[in-house]
Amino acid sequence: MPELPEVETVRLGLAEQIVGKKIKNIELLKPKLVKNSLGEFLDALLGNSFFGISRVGKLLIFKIKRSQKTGAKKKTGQNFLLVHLKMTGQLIYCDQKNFVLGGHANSKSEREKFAKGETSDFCQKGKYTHIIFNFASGGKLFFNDLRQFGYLKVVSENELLDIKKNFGIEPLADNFTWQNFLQIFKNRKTNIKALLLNQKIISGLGNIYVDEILFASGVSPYRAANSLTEKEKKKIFENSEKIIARAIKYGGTTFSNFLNSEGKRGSFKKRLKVYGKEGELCPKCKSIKIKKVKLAGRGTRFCPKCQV
DNA sequence: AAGATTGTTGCTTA
DNA sequence: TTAAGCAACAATCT
Repeated sequence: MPELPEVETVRLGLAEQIVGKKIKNIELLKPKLVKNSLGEFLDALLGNSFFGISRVGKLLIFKIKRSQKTGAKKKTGQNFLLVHLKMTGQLIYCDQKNFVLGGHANSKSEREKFAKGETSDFCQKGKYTHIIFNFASGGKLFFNDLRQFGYLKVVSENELLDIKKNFGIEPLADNFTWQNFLQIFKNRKTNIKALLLNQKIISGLGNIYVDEILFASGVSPYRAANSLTEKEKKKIFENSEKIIARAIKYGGTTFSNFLNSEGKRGSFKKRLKVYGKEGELCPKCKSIKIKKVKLAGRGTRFCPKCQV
């Protein structure tokens, strides 16, 4: 679920909540979600803090600040913690100021229990909490993931540079220029849906926003990339930035799982035009129903009349 | 109760 | 070389 706007929403939240806080200990309840040796992972993080958080596409990048103590004896070089939320990952922070049902974010029954006053334990890990960062200040950061596709990994500066090479141009980033955008259509005969989903070509878009962008642009997801007119490409270019910026403004889309770092839902779902609207009347032409097909291996919603 | 579900990787096939 | 297609990852929902 988390695409660029959702990951950006988490980034903005965590930047306020955890930057500068010392990591006292880390509970690795599901160690396989850590893609380092556990020693390496803990060694890089324990006792340290984060300078700040950045992002490339849907990947979060935490810059690790070594405390004086470990910095003096450990190998030099900047390390980074990478976190990918994949389909159902969540990063939720909880402390005295932000009481949330930390790990219970996915569980309706637990939320109801809390609503009824049957439990008052806010900062408790939940069924899908796999990693917990405990900060010296008392706050906790929960990494929850129902499907366990997400991961955490500590990398060096050089490893990060290599990883970044795999990301294409990104809406709202400096590299998202009209010139660069035109370039990605050259010699590509794949359909436009698959092209826009390809992170190596454009990073940050996922199934929801690709369907929304193509609908807003009046382009059928079936169209071969190299068959688009300049006018159509221009619309996709502009709508990519417009829709992504708007989705960030509304804190992302919560379709089923997504929660921000405060444990709250994003409100862009109300603004979706086609995703999840199959069978409903097209909001543009109001004459036929939104159709759902399988394309590029994904559920794809579009209006066959408005998107040609 | 089989099939689908937001993301990505890596394998197979063309 | 390149790319398209698909299974796999795990759990839940319809």
